[in-house]
Amino acid sequence: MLSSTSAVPRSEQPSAGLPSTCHACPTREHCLPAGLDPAALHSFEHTVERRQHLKRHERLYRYGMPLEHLFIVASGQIKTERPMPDGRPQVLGFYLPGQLLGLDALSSHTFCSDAVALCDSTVCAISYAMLTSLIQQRSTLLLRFHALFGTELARQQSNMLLLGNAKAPQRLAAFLMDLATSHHAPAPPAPSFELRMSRDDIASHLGLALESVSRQLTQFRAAGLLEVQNRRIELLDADALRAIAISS
Amino acid sequence: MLSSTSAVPRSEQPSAGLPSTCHACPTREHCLPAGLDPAALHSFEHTVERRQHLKRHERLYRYGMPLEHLFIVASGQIKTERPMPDGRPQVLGFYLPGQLLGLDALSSHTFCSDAVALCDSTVCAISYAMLTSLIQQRSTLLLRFHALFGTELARQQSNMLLLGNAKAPQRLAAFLMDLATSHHAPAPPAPSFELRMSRDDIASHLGLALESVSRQLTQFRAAGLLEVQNRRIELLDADALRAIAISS
DNA sequence: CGCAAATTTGACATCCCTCAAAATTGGTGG
DNA sequence: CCACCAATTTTGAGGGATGTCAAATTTGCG
Repeated sequence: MLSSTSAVPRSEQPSAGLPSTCHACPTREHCLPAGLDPAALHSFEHTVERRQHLKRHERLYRYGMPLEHLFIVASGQIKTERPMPDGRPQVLGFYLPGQLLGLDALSSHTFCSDAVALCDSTVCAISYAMLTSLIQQRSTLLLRFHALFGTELARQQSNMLLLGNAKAPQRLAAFLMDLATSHHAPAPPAPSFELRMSRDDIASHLGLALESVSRQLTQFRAAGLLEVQNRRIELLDADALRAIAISS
Repeated sequence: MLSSTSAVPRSEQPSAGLPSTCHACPTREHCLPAGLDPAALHSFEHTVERRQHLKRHERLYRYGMPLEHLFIVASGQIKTERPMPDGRPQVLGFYLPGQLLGLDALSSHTFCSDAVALCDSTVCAISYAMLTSLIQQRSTLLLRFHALFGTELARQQSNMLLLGNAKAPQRLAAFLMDLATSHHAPAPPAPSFELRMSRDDIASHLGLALESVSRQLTQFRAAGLLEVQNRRIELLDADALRAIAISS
């Protein structure tokens, strides 16, 4: 396997190992407990066993580990990747604050991927056992859970469509627009953001060679669509990029 | 990719759309209600509002339709596809008896794909409202539901890996082996089966041109790995195909 | 400041898609 | 039962997009 850092996350930086305050959480309205009434929210907070801090490149879970918790990104950014026989892991997806992590463990009750922090991050660890028992009592929570589930499925479907159909320019444009819109909201006027992942990660996720990603960025810049300075992206013509992304 | 759970014949034509008899269903042990005790199974049967027959090429649901039922394939075979702006739909997946259909509607409560019968088929229509309410009372059912959900996610992840990494021979080999194992019971001795989908469907699903699929089949035949007679496939060297499928 | 990692750029090879046409299959009606 | 037509599948030739290999450049970090 890979270099052996201890399998399980071991950096529960205690600062907030406390009763997880969903109330104060900035992502609350986009998170699993969105829409719960105060009583239900209070119950839900008990399923959050801890808040957990991850340093950059730290692993939250690994392929094959038993499912005990699901995770929600509270801050930072996480990638999931599948270790492949040739040693080169394939990136499956990127997760931003509010998104639910670990659903691929639901069938076998072991994780089917590794989760790695792209930058210093925080996650809420939710006991799956407690969650299921709470779901039995709160229909709102059941629906929320299924909604997130469906969202995850939809994301993967979109990815399949991209990988199956699209050429390199479309893939990258779609990726960037995705990131720009979901990457919380400096709104339309200031379309500028920082890529937290490497060119290699992007390439793997898009089914391209990293050189192709680099070249494509260069071309976008040459065409005046964006400005790129290492990992900082500034969108100059979001409409054009969007058009490229959806062009068949 | 077709993976996991169904090793079931697919030739029964249930008589009529009557009170859904899960007891007698050949796919019962691989289906959503697997593992339920008799009382729970009885309750579950109430969520099956009807059995529904589909003729070849008939549509079960369409993109944008509101979610009212989830569906389980009882016999036959179904494909899901996303209508694309250029008019050419992209195939998302194939569904065999016992598999759950419609999960991509969970987030928006409208279907994100079309479902089309590849041959005359039967499905059980399950009221989503009744299912959610029953789930609140039966923890076994909740776990089963999430397990199927996880299976679906895993299938899509496998597909992403295939589309992102693999060359044409690997894609097709993986597809065929998947079909061979999940298709029906004859097991290793009789590796012969009928493709229910067109070359075009396969190509779309694998992110290839249909000509490439055809050519690749020809090459496999030339190499003595299989015999192909129109849509009938006979595996001559399953081990070799499996090796190709997993070769990086 | 200096080294290792990440990114960019260039040249070339190759896989696969596109276009085109022939061959086969399946279905329909005479 | 056979003829005929449309749809599907196979086969061929050629070109384009992208992967691979290699090297230069920049960035990050100690």
